[in-house]
Amino acid sequence: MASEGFFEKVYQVAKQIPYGRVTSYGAIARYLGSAGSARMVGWAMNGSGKDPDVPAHRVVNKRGLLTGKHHFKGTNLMQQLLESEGVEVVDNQIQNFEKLFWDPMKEL
DNA sequence: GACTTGACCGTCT
DNA sequence: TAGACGGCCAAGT
Repeated sequence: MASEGFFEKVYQVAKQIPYGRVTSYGAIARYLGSAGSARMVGWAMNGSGKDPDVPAHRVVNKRGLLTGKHHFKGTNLMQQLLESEGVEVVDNQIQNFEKLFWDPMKEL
């Protein structure tokens, strides 16, 4: 599986995010061993549209801010999806982000 | 074929 | 303390 591309790895990790949990681009990038390539993770999410199994709405920046909400179908879609999972989102920011934060390095 | 952009993060000044 | 910049990889133009 290590022969898979960076994108595939990102998708795999994103798919591993449990229900009602969120993670950050940097956490994924770091887990992939490419810390600092957080931007790449964002690009990978760009192609997540072709993979509905990739919960891009569960991936936010390190501050718990929905930076990528603009890329979603609706401006509120990302927030609504998170709220639908029990995640409280206020002003594009996840509440209790520390508690809901899911670290792939720890979990995986 | 080369340059610019892109949903970020960490560090330096 | 706050602001600015560089770095990583890949795709699009």
